Parts: sequence; structure tokens; C-alpha cells
Amino acid sequence: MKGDSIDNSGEIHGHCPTCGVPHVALCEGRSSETLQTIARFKSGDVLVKAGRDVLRPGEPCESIYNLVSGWAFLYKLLEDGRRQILHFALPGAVLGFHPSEGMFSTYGVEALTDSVVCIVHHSELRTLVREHPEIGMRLAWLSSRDRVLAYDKLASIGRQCAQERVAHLILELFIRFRMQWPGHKIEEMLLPLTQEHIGDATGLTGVHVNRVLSKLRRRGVVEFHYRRLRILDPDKLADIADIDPQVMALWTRQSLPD
Amino acid sequence: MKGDSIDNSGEIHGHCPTCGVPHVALCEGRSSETLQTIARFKSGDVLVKAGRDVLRPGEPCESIYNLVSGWAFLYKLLEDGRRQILHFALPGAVLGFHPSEGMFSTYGVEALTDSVVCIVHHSELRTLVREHPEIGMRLAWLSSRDRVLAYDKLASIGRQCAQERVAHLILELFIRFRMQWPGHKIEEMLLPLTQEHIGDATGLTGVHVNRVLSKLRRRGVVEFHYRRLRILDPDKLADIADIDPQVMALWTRQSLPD
DNA sequence: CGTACAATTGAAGGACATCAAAAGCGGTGG
DNA sequence: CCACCGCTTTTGATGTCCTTCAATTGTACG
Repeated sequence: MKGDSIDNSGEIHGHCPTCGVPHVALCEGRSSETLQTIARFKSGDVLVKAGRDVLRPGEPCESIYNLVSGWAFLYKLLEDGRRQILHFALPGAVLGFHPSEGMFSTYGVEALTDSVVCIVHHSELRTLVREHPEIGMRLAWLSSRDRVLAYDKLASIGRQCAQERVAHLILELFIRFRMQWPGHKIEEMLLPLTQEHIGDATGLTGVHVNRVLSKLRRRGVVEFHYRRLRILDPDKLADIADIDPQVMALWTRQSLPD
Repeated sequence: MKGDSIDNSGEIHGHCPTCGVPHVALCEGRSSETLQTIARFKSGDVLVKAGRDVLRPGEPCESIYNLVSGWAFLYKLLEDGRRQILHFALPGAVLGFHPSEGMFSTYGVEALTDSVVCIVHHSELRTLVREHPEIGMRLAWLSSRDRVLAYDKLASIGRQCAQERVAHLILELFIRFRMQWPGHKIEEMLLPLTQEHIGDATGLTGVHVNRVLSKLRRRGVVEFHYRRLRILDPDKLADIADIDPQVMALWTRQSLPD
């Protein structure tokens, strides 16, 4: 925290009183009995410095990581070093969930800011689900939501031009950000990304992202400069990105409907 | 079936004796008691003609669709008609699983060949999972596997050149196909796709896919002509696609490990 | 105040798209 | 069996969006 007026690197609203696991992830709406069960199963919190890997590509998938605070991103590397960013994770995300033990992660997870992750071993997760079936369904829910988000990006990267892709990513992050901190009505936020990150997430080069951003600034749509994002014209942005913000908000919310 | 030596449009090996739901999907390894439960919950099989939608984009997600036989693909449309194919579904796939009711599908599902889908309503699914927790975990497993596949495509489309993308898609389909019909050791198969489909799946134009395919044929890697695919040099293909076939096979298999 | 990293700008080249036309294949009906 | 039709594949010419390489400027932070 740097005494900024903008602060979105920190805690999510509401944690399990017993275990510090964010409400938004596994615990949302669970009875306090269940929460205590989860607390029993977790093996500890870990602080990960910005730029370090939470999970290295190719590592065995022994645990799931609950992102308590900070930003992270999932990425994949090609042989020759090219990098594709798959997803940006906000506090409350469940990371590294893989269907089964004995597998090796096909992607890596890197902390974008200093982050805290809460670790639950896979073997314990299985027991946990047996005792509390609704958590299995919740995992399916989270997993499927990430799948839908990945599909969204696929269409964007596969079929949209550079300007549309950048607009798409920015709007996605903006909406997901606002869902997390509903208090903030601001159209200005701190995005802990470089233009290089945006390039790696949109399948473009950092250089070209820069050119696209200047055009968007000149058109009065968005400003992004040294991690400070300002949405000037949300409607025009949604129009360029070809996103219905209502629908996106539904799909990116963290809590289950009734 | 046209009396071809190649036949991969039909049934998957082994169905639930009671309900016709393929083993590979929800039922794999379930007790016969559970199978009968699933049979109680399913609301019926439906035949979908090639080219028709199993699920239209924007439709309410009221049911999940178990693909009993045939090929289908998930797709997304942009405003102006551009299409991105998100995933090709083989027999045994669970389609249209969305985390909750009251949502509208953000993508469509179209039958590639005449197909049979088995429908289970969402409300019934919820009850089913309450009674049989392991099915919830299995849904999470399936969902997460599709997510990993989507991430794979994201890296391919975002960071690979045309030749690599096409090689990637072909190898993915080839490996997934072989996992389904382990009997077939053949490197020749019937792929019910046009080059236009490959283009829509790789973010290229059909025309350019054609040029890439001719180059791959001239290099002696693969032949694809009027839906007939022949892998000439699997190793070179894997090399171009930047895929480890072993890893891909692990991730695309249909059955849970012990 | 200096250093490291991020953003910005320019010039040149390449990969893929677009448009258009011809040829090939498969199914249908005479 | 042949002729026809629609769909798919193939090929060519031209354009453009994005990349690459390189140099400069700007910002944050110790």
C-alpha cells in the first residue's frame, strides 16, 4: 500500500472468520460448521512476492491455491519463449485446481503483486468434498466460469482486430474489478499491468498495444498510463469490445445465485 | 454409416446398460445403483441433424446435454457474423453445463454430424449431485479439463503462426480421437470438418488454411482432403504443433485415474 | 540524482486477409 | 450411366494490419 487514493491490491470484503479463506471462493454461503472444516483442511498461508511463480509450469498439481489477496496471472510458455497470458486472477480466485492428482500443470501462475495464497492439498480436498457435496458443485461452478471466460478470450483473440482485443481485455478487467469492490463507483483504477502484459494476454506485441492505446486515448475511450487506468467512455468501450456489460457482469460475479 | 472402412461417427464403446448414457461421461465407474439413478433423471434422447443447433447462443441454460453419438462444436458469433469455434465435442462429452440456472448461454453448439444427445434438466442435476457427491466432483473434473483445453487453444491462437495453429488443432483432434477408439491404431481418420471449420477454430480464413495444408502436405506431414485426414509424420507434426503427445493424451483422456 | 524499467515513436518487412475465379468432389435425378 | 447442382477446395493478385528492430523519452523508486 503506498498511500494512494486508489487501492485495489488488498483484502477482499469478508473472510471466513475462522480460516481467512475469502468468502467469495470456496466458502461463500457455507455454514460455520463447514467453514471450520475447511479451516481444518488448509495447510497454511503463503506470501508470494510480485514477479515470483505461485505455480511453475510442469509442476505436479498437489494442491489448490486460494488467492487471498493480490493479483496473479495464469500463463503458458512456448518452446522459444513466446508467452501467452491465459487469465488474470483477482483476490478470491481458486488457482491450480486440476481434476486429479498425479498430473502436472500445463500452465504457470505468477504473482502480479505481492500476494497471499491459502493452500489446500488435493488429497484433503477430496475428503472435504466427500463430507460436503455442495463444495464439489461449487468447484464445478468456479471451473465452468473460468471456462466460459476462456471461451470469451478465444473469440476475442481469434476473431477481433487489435483495437477490439485490447478494448475487450480492459473492459473485462474493469467489470470484474467492479464486481469485487462494489463500493467503488469510480471509473479509475490501478491495474498492476504493463503494456507488455496486455500484449501477452491479447496475442499482440507490447509495441502495438501502445499504438492501439494511444488511438483509444485520442478517441476519448480509455487512458492507460503507467498502471493507471481511466475509463472515459464506457459505452463506446463496450461497443468496440463487442461485450454486453450486463451479461459479462452476470458471468463474472463471484457468488452463486439462489 | 456408409460401409466405409473408416467409421468414427457412431457409438462409443460401452454404455450404461440402463440408460444409454456413455460410460465416458457422467457414469464412468459408477455403481449400477447410481446408473439407475441417472436414468431416472434423464428426460430423453434427442436426434439432432448435422448443421442444426443443439443449443442456440443466448438460449437459457436449463439442461445439460450428454453427447451420445456424433460430433458437435461450440462456437461464438460476433456482431458482424465473424465466427470462432471454441471446441470440438466427441461422443461422451457433456455439453451446455453451466454453473447455475437463470443464465443464458454465451455460446452455441452445432451438430457437425447427425447426433444424439441425452438431456438432463438442471434442477434434476442438482438433486442428483446432492444424492451422489462424486458426480459433482466428476462435473468439476470434466469442466476443468475443458478449461485446460481452452487454455491450450488460447496459447496456440494467441502466439503461434498459421502453420503451428493448424498443426496444433489437427494433432489435438487426432489424439482425442484415438483416446476414444483405442482399437484404431490407424493414422487415417474421417474428420467431419471443412477447411472453413479449421479456419474458424484457428482464427484464420479458410483460404489461408488451404495454403497451410498444402504446404504441410508437400512437407510430408499431414494430408487433409475432403474430410479424410491422414497423418504422415506424427513426430514432425507434434514438433510443429509444440505439443507433447504424452501430456496431451493424459489431459484429454475421458476416464478418471484411480 | 541516477538507475532500471516502461512507454513512445519511426521505418521497413512479412504474414495473413480479401477478392475473385476456376476446378474438384459428391450426391441426385433423369 | 451421365448430367447437373451445390458445396468445397484450390490458386492468383493485391492490400493491410501487425511485427520487428532500433532509438528516444518518460516514470517510478532507492
